[in-house]
Amino acid sequence: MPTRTEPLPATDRPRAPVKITDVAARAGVAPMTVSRVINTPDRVSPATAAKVRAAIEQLGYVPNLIAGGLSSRRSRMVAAVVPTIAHPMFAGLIQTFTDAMRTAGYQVMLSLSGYGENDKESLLRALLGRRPDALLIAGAAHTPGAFQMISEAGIPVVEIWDVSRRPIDMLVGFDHEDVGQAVARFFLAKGHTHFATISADDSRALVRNHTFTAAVRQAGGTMVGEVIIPAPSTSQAGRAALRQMLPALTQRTALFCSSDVLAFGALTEARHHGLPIPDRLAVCGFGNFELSAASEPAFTTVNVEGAEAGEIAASFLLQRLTGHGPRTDEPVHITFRIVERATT
Amino acid sequence: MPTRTEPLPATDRPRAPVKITDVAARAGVAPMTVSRVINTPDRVSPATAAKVRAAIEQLGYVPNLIAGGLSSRRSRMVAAVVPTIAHPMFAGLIQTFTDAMRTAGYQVMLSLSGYGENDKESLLRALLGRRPDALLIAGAAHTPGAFQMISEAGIPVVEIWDVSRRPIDMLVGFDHEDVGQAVARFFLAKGHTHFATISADDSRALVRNHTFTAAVRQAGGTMVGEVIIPAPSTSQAGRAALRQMLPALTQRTALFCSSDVLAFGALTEARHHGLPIPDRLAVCGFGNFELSAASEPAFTTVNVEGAEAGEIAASFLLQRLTGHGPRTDEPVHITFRIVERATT
DNA sequence: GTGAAAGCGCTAACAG
DNA sequence: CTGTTAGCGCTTTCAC
Repeated sequence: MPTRTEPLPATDRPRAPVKITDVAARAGVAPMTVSRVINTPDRVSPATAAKVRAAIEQLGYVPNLIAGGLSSRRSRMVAAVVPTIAHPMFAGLIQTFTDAMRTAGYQVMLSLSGYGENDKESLLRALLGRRPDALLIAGAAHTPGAFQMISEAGIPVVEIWDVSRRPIDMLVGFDHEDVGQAVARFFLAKGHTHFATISADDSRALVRNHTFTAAVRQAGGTMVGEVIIPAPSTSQAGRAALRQMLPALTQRTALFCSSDVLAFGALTEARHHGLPIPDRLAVCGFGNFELSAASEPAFTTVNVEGAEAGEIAASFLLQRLTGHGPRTDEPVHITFRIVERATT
Repeated sequence: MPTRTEPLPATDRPRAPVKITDVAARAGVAPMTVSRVINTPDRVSPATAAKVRAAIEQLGYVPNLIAGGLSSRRSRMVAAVVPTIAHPMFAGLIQTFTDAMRTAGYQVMLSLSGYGENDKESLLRALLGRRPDALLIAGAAHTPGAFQMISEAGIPVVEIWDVSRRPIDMLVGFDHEDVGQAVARFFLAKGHTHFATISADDSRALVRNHTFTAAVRQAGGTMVGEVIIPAPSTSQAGRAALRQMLPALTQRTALFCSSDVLAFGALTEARHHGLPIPDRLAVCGFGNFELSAASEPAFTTVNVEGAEAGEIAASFLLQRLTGHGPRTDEPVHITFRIVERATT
């Protein structure tokens, strides 16, 4: 047991790691029998199994799954690519995906692609070189080269997030247009007639924004303000945006912000000016970040379940991997829901 | 190119994956030469290398690192165990760790242990069975069995978080006592004489809390309130706690909360009662969550850099792995810093 | 600078 | 139910 003053040796492993032949010798059986005890216990007599298990225990044998994978051509590893795990959506996605896959005996190799499209191919090469049995890829579009590499790997693939593109294989999508429409319907159902938006200028936020404004206009609503701010969203930008549209807020107005952070800033500014919430200004954000529930008043927002996406993705892949369950060729949409709180 | 209506075949890989012998045949060299072009290009003549690279390109060869790892006994994978990635500190840790290791050619296998100590050994078995070259393990204490498994794996290990225990190998620690003392010093330096705390009842929060109160008392300060709430922290609990201690807040008081969420709730309640911030009540949180910067007023808090820990852990492991750089036998403490904002 | 032989530790496939 | 044989696709080692 190494201590601070006697650290583990650097490169050389201490004792030779115990392998299947060691266990076999100890138990007085063939290596193949040991393998069976581990992988298909029902095909081994209980007595033999017991002997083998005892040997495994005594020797502290940990099977080398790398060798097993090479032989069986199934690595029991899956690769996951997400832009970042700093965003709660992706963190939730990875969390549930990793859990679900691990339960099924698969280890997840995590890769963070960032939002830039710099070296996605080398990232994929590093991943596919480990011969994962399946691939989860979220967020960004693929270069043609990346697309080809993935296709040629010949493994089940789940893509997450963009419903717009044609999927490589399976797709768990999220429809930003649906969100815009749903929020519009939500406000309209509450009898609102005047609307405003604050949106970051990233493509997805803009889609939500445009669909929202189109929907309320189509329903005869009036847009009294529409501010676009450069990404990323900050609460300061939200404050500034609300200040800017303040003169136009002469009537009871429903405001849709493309991010909770913007909504938070807008609410802060509204309070600063004594605008009653939600009677004069109703606010809905997007993201369901921690701050939307913790803030006072807690505000209404759109929740996208990364966790749900991770679960669906895992079940899709496991179906393919095990051959069980229904085939899933149709893209599935992640559900979202409007979490109604005190600001609407 | 499969489409939604012609999905990829489920189990059978389309064409046989190209392997090193295919490339060798195509380039008219031995497999070993192809291997050298990939791994030690300087030991191959430029002309040969060019031929080989052309063949690799044409065939779309992606080397099977699993096979290579079995042969070379270096998997170029590292295992990482964290309780969760839902917490920003662990998300930051994993983010930078994964990035740094990938840059060095290592793939990270991520495992989430949860906070319960349920099946840590089976989790470790799954991980160590893949023969990682190194291990990062954060958060929770280890059972004796887990400890032994790790030791016997004979790989470099970095543990993160608990400085209290004797490390298995290398340690990147974080000292909760230091935090309590630092916050106490911070308030004392500002001339505070009256203090209060709101703390969740988890062991780490309590350590911070106790050290804080001990330090201010030793400096002659007066504790006017000390509320312990059951974990997990919520802003509602923070509000309630502040309400409870309100009668005791007859003087200018400095409040240390064990979490930003509690601090947020306390501030909300303080505003509700018209308590001037920071003149009557100064507040410091812990965690530097998104809401601490976004809230109005933005509040002072303690920031623990998970990102920094991830970087240090990666550099420790890479030093061992490559044999370069100074040996790191001494535990290193993650720095934290008090982020001063508008509430102090 | 290049190649041939011999495994890495395990499991598929086939016998018995 | 158990054992034997023959690889999985690469790299190590040693020749040339």
